[in-house]
Amino acid sequence: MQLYNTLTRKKEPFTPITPGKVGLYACGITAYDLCHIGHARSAVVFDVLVRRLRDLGLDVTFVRNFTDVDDKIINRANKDGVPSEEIAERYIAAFHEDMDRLNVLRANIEPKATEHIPDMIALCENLIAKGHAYSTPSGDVYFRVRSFPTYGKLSGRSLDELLAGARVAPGEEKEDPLDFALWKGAKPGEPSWESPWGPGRPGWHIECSAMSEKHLPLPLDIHGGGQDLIFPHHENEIAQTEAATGKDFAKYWVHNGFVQIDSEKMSKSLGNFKTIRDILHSWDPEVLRLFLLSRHYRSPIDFTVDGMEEVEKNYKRQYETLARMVAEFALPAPSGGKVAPETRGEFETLAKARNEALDDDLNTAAALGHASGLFRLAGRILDDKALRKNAGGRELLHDIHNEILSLGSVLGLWQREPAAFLTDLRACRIERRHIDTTRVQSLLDTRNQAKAAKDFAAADAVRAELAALGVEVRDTPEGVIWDIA
RNA sequence: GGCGGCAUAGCCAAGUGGUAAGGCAGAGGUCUGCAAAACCUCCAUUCUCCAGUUCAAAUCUGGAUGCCGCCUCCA
Repeated sequence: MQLYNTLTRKKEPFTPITPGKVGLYACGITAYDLCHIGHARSAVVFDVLVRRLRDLGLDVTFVRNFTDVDDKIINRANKDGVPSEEIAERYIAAFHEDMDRLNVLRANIEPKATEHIPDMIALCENLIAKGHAYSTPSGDVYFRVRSFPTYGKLSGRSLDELLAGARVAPGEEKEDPLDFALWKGAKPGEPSWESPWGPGRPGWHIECSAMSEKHLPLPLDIHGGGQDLIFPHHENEIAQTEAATGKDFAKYWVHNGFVQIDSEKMSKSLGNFKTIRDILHSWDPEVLRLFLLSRHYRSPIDFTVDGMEEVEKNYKRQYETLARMVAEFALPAPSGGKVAPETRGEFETLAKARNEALDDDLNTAAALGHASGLFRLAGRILDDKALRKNAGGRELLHDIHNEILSLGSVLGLWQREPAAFLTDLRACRIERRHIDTTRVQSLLDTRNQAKAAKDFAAADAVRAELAALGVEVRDTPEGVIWDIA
């Protein structure tokens, strides 16, 4: 497996520090609002990474934290007039609901910041003792950035560059504008914990340093998150942990790219924020998942309705092929016969290529391309009378089916019973297109009568009417069916 | 201003030195009362532009143009 390492700015072969074991820490959410599609992408990317590493036989311990004490949570709590614990609890539950729908596996350990306050205090004390941090009269603790010589190594910035953008907020008693808060003295009405510096609460960055060290051995094999976390969050985590422990913090840093909406940066001020729930109201969760995996994880991805429809169309056809395969397997197995070695070879090539793609910096877009090849090959066998009556053809079809499900278990796709999936997808599309099924049925009845009377002109007229409603009629040996165009 | 990224067909998108995956749309065909679906075939002599390195470049180097991100909370 090759992974792009933000720290070294290149792809490197991934080698676990302890053979056979992987410690992976990904920054989770700050629980103050519903998750948006950007959270979905990050979660899906790391979900696929974890699944692939496990697929390769590695024992992965995946830790994803919850930040449940933070300015934004406090603001929200004040606004809603409820305790901040309640806000955090509410949105952690919402996170789990959304992620379950997206088929994102739970992390092995999901620590909460408020459960690790003593660890954070100890870390602050350690940093103060080593001269890397200092407390102020008002009860804050700051990290002394200039005491950590390699500060800036992850984001690739020098202290001078950073200084240009650094600001000191009113009331902050920093020695240097670059210094950042480890611990914040409590203001009235805020949740607080007792500490050597008086009542207060942890800064954001210290939480991840404390929780990662608590639950995983250092250095971590992989630390991940969204690209926006590189600076300052991950840079600060490195400074805290390495200054305190003298150990390297993480060997590989993996960062996913952003999601844009209609080519614009997603932001609350632009009013184009899309929550996962908004999207799943109109789209099937697996379609969203496929969409998110259809571009390389480090590239930005642009969420558009057209893009989703394109992906949905493709995914529907794939599940239909799966349904045809399942139906075929219910038929008696043919005996005798072999498939051409080239056909077999086509399958072997695709199977190998998809594995290479996944292991080349998690190239899911390429892997999906090879999956398309598998589906086309399956469709070809199903459409070929000779191959269907051929024992070798049936065997190959089984192999393709297994290969698709195996790839799907890594990508989190194609795992459902095809008929059930297609039923759900159909309902989803009917609702999105506002199709009146009663009217469709009555038009179909009219058309069937016309057809029975061999009045094809009338039947075609009704079909045109249905087409205008966005409905496609299909005459099959099993009867008339309809679909959303 | 500083740092970084990207530019591949009508659209989306893989491909980091060996001669352009895949998807959507489109065209033709098989099938069909006609369609649809499915399957088959076709659809970039070319990778923003210019110059260079090389036997060989979408891929490396230099330059130009355009777009984007970060530098402040953010996945």
